[in-house]
Amino acid sequence: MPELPEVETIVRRLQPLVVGSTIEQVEVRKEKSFQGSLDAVVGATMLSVERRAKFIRLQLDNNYNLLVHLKMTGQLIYVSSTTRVGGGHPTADWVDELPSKHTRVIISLSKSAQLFFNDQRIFGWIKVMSDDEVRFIFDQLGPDVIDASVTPDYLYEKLQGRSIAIKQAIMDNSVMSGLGNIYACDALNRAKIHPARPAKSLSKPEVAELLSQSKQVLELGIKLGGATIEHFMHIDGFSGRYQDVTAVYGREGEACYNCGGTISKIKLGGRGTYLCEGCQE
DNA sequence: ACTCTTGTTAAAAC
DNA sequence: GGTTTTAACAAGAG
Repeated sequence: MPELPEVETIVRRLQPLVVGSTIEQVEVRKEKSFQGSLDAVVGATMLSVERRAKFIRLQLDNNYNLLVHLKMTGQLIYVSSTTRVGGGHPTADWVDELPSKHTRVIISLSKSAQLFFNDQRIFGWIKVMSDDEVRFIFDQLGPDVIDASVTPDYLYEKLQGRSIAIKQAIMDNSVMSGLGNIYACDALNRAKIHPARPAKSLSKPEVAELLSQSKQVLELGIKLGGATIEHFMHIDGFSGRYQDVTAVYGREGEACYNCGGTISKIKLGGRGTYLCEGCQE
């Protein structure tokens, strides 16, 4: 499930490969996965690749964009003659022939490169949007967790009057964006805060510590190339490494690194939540 | 056959 | 209006 570090990993690796490339053809294999007119994108050249929250923005040279959201199972795989020949095949087990049965969109680029959008569950999408439409979407979002504008004071104020669980609050994109289930669970454990506590019950120092840990786990996730759990993979099919160092996510029954307690799993807001009852209060 | 999985949003409920 | 809860989306694993 791609969160901020996973999306950032994709963007950083895709950017140098596709900027300057021209979109020659788009094959839509699943209507739901590609929304908007092809007229605005075929023939256009890519100007930049950016991330905002968990969105990927492929900016074109004609005031249009391809906005991509991977949701839970989306993948972007980049293949070109040079990456295939020069880099060899990845060892990851994704190497069923492309396109696979989950390939929903194939974008053919200049220099014989192809960008495959795979998405098992078809929750993800690619939308053709004008610059104004993209700006409108982005303006609705709270700032990225790792953005300098997200300070302890900012977060503390945002949490006042909110009775929802702190875990749900820090995953609320209107508060701040980028944290999903994996990194939210880990940040709360590292900050030793119980995920079910009412958001407004946290003291200012607790908010400061939680925010600090949130930024740290996201930065660590970026450094390790994201977490390959379920479906996430790099654009060349390789895996990230954050899944090997999670604090609590996916570690039910194992020992907490803070206190040695046993990690348990509860349900919060309909979502699986890992925590250590021993040290998270 | 049934439950469980998740990011986001829309709608209903307060 | 703001906040909170619930369901829906889809497909596959167990």
